[in-house]
Amino acid sequence: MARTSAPENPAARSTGRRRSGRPGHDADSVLRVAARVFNERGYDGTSMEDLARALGVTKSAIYHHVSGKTELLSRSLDLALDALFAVTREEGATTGHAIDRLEHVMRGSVRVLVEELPHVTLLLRVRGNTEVEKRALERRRRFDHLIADLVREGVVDGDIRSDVDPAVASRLLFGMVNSIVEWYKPDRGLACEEIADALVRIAFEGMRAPKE
Amino acid sequence: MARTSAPENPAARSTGRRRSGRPGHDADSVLRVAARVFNERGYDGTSMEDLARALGVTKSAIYHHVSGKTELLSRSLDLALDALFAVTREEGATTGHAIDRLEHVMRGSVRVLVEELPHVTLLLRVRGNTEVEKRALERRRRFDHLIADLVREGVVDGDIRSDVDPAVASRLLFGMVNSIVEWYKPDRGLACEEIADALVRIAFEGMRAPKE
DNA sequence: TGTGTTACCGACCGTTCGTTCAGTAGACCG
DNA sequence: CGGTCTACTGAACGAACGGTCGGTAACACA
Repeated sequence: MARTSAPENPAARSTGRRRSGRPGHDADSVLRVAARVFNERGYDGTSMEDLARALGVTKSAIYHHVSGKTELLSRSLDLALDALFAVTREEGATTGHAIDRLEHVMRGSVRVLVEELPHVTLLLRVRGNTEVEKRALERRRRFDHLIADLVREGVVDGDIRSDVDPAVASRLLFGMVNSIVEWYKPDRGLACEEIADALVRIAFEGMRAPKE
Repeated sequence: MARTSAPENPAARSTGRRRSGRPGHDADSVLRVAARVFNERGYDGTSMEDLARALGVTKSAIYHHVSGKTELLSRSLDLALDALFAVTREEGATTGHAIDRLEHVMRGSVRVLVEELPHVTLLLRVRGNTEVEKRALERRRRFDHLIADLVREGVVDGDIRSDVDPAVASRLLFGMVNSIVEWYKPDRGLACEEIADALVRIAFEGMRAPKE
């Protein structure tokens, strides 16, 4: 099993100007790499040794930046959830018809999903094995409820078809959204908006060709 | 962490009449329980100790039935993939208009997914860490290609809208199908057909209420 | 040159992992 | 009863795991 690949360049600091002290990774760059590797091998399937290799340091160096593997998971999941909930607080998600708010949240979710791909991917794979994971699942469940409520409202408004259970519909809907993490490749391929367009079109109008 | 739960009853043999020898688990009942536990905790997150507890035996007993953890994964993944490919060979999936064949495969996939829930769930979570997982991913990719081809044919027939990329559409479509494993509970809740109906309706006609 | 600050190494610890093996236990049949 | 079949136990193995610790390396600024 060749687990080797080029180590991350620590010089690519996320924010602004240099700090004092020896150059290298900081907590943020470690988190970014960790999330990526967690996705490639799964959280449980990733050893601290794997992370160290990807970072180009020894594993003991990781503990200089974070308290342990659990904190890396926790911070990654919080980051994803914070971004998703931020969408639900945007103006387009709080004012207007339910169906339009739903579309706004869908497009916003696609955006978050693409921008924070590794973190959201990790979130969608959580099984609830530990306390950290259980907490994340609980927050995610609250997000899902917001969506289900929007669909219910849309049905009441007469904008969303009433012949499917809103709970099932909202789950299928975001099953479609979330599935993007399974195949989206940031570098090559479609841009965020194109995917969102295709998604919204299929979700609302369906795959069948419109009658002429 | 309380990892304890009632052990599986070995007496509930899957097939037919009793065999000779001491009663207990056999290879199939071990596989069934293993797939369930792999889903609850993730494959990498499940230890042989966890499996043994769920089976109500010591972990060394497991090696009487299977060669190791890898074989359990391998057999589970093959079982899921065999069932999915079987759908694509059914008559409804090989004759008729592409859009109807697509619907047949979608409904069949939902059926397989519900009937073999633990195995399919496991398949959808595979990351490709080992050779066994890589092989399963390869087979799954072939299945996905079949779907994409059906969508492309449907577009050529004029039955499926041409304003979305067939590759993206087919991925979103089966993202929706596959998301069912995330929330479907076999005991309580909807039956297999109801879900398939809702799925097909949303996928082909969309969520928006039809104009009257 | 020296001081503060940040980043890292290498050896090591206790635990848990998947796996092995020699021996034992229970049901059926004669 | 003995023979045969299948299912299981308990102790142990080496490897890999997450994590700790004392010491060191490289920068900025003075």
